[in-house]
Amino acid sequence: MPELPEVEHVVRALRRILPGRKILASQIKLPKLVAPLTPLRFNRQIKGARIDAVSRRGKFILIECQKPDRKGGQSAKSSTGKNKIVLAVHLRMTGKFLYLTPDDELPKHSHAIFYLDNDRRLVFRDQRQFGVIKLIDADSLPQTKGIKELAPEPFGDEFNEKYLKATLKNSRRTLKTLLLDQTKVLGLGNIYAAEALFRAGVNPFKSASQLSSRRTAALYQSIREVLSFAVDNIRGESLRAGFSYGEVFERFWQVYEREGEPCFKCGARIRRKQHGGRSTYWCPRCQRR
DNA sequence: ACCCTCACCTGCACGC
DNA sequence: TGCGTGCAGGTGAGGG
Repeated sequence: MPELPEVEHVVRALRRILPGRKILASQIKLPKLVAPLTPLRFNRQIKGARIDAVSRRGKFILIECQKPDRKGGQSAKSSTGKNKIVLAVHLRMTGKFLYLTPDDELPKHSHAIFYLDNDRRLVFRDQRQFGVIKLIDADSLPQTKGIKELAPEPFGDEFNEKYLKATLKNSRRTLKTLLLDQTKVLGLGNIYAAEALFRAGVNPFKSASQLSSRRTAALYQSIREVLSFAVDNIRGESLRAGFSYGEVFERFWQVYEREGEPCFKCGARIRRKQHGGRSTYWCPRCQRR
């Protein structure tokens, strides 16, 4: 159930194994995973493609591929050519990648299997079936619905204090809700949104437009710090069956899942409240306003 | 344009 | 043991 830092780790892991590999065939066991394509059409498009690179946009994993030409070889065209396609994968809540050896058994909830040219299988596993795999022409990726609306990358120059101030000023929603909106602030999920607000000492239920300039600056810093700390400190889960990525097992949360426990800063009991259908955790003393 | 609620799924922990 | 309830780190459709 990854937020941006976990996705970043998945990307780094895939980057170590996938570039240069060829996808011999795909097997899609859950058709809605690749909708609106059918598994058959999906496989026709991806079959024979060579993986060039793995990158990320927000929480989307982008596996960039070069399609073979009609004779079956790789296209002679360069990477700017029309034959570039991208697998845009969103893990949502429970999506994971596995990299299986021929001896490994296919675990439950393995919905997509990519047969690679080194005898390995790249498997997409997803218990809750919320995950998505889109197959997109590289050229149209920036205009793709779901991607074009995304806010600037949180580690890029465009996401700066000025941007956050303008974004908050325009919203009458609460800070917590706004931080979860990927078209406004990119990369946070329910955990890191709570952690960033705690770190900034700001109340999650405060109206976004009413946050003072000083506190907005603090929140901006906190968002970047929480995300980069997580990127630096989480570790992937290893599995006997090859390996899997997309799971955190080192936890360093200050408020998330700590209802009733003492705040590390002031000792007050951490509170939890349902807000917009999700749990919000905060320290009633450190985050009074 | 914005914002809220619900829906999408499986599985786990909990109380009775 | 079993069954009901609530909960889970994400987002999109559909409605007001």
